[in-house]
Amino acid sequence: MILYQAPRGTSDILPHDQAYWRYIEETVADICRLYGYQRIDTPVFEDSGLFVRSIGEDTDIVEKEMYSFNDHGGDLLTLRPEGTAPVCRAYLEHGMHNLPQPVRLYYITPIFRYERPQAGRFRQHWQFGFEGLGSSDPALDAEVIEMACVLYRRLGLRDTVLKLNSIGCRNCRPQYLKCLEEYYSKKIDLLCPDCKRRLERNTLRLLDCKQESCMPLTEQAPKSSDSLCAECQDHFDFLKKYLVIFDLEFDLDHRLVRGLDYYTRTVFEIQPLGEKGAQTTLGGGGRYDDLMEEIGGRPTPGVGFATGIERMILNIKRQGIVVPPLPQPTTFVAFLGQEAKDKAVGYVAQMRREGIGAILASGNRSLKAQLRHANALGATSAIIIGEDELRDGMIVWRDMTRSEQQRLSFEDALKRLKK
RNA sequence: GUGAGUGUGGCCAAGCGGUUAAGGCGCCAGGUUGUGGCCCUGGAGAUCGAGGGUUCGAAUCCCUUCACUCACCCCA
Repeated sequence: MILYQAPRGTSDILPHDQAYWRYIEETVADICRLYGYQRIDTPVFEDSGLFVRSIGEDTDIVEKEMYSFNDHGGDLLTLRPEGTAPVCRAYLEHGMHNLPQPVRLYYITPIFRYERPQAGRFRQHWQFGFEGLGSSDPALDAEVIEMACVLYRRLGLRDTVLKLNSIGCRNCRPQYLKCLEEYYSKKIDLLCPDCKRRLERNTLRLLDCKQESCMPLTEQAPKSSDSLCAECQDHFDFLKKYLVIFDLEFDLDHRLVRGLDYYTRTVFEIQPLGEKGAQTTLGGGGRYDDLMEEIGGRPTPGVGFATGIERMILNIKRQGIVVPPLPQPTTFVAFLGQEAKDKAVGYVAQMRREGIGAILASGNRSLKAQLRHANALGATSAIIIGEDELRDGMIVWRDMTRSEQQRLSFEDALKRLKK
């Protein structure tokens, strides 16, 4: 029996899957270049307080999903459970308000949440996300949303839906929450146990309940988008206008509230069409105008988006999208006998010095075995050194795809390989 | 945290109480003297997830435990 395996909810990304990762990383980097977003990398762990304050005490993440620990100095630290707060922390810490605003940043990083794993859900997963910081212009919201949609389109992911909502700001939301509370209090006997608790602690999340019994209630519930203050209404109207200009279709969903407390005004999610189950969200985000203040900075608005890389790959595979293959090793070097092996060792070193990928046969196996190996590796060509070649100062250069070969000097073979 | 399903060599998988636990993929080696991809032959590799119990006898039955998978909650 094997003594150790990857911890629950984590997995190894094996070579045969790397092509998917590179495909996404390259697409992401290209889009970010196109939209002027610059990469930022923040530590894997942060002060626990950063997450507690920004995400919210009464969220699932803070209540039961954080990987927190005391280090040897007694600091309470937490493995990053989401990407936005660290970026905001870095913005404040490095005085980025002195840069031209808005500051556009992106990250690609592992995320840790203690959850029960299932399809498309892990304890460690990767997220790609980007944030526009220092502007409350609804055009920035639109840009972020459009950029997210373009990402999926570029990856080849079709059949996605964009869900959109506005949950107001600290001026208009309290009043809305009061309405909501009143509405649900009257129906308290009909609520599921979870919702009774939500009514006490996190009213907004009542809308999120998927229980059969609560569904009809949420349908009738007051909508946040009907209670927006003038500024929020304006913001939302402009956003929708820009989305139309971008030619983006969106579904207004008054039940969309998101699971993090820091959102204000805009919230959105992108989901694959036709996938059932609740964990299929590809990505989501929104505006968080109070977050910087909450973690001790000057008031700084922001809007962002994050998407799960494993979920993108899951959908890429489901939709049968073919990703570009990783470059294969080019030339395999086979030999017969120790003397030839000595020569081969020198040759591969020289090849690599000149930028030509080379793999030396292992051990002292039969030529048949060596070529079988070359074939299995997908080598496009092979160099063979036997006794005759050693004697004549030549090598055999074999084209593995065409099954043709000829004798050349090593130097001539090098020239060919460089082309 | 709750519910369901599954655990047999690296992977897939038969076997469901009785002698040395099929088969396929993969790996290794051969098929005459220095040559791959197809084919043929052979080989290595399994304390049948772990622990306990029932039995003359268990991979096969029972209990416990662990892991994995899927679903719920919630999220990416």
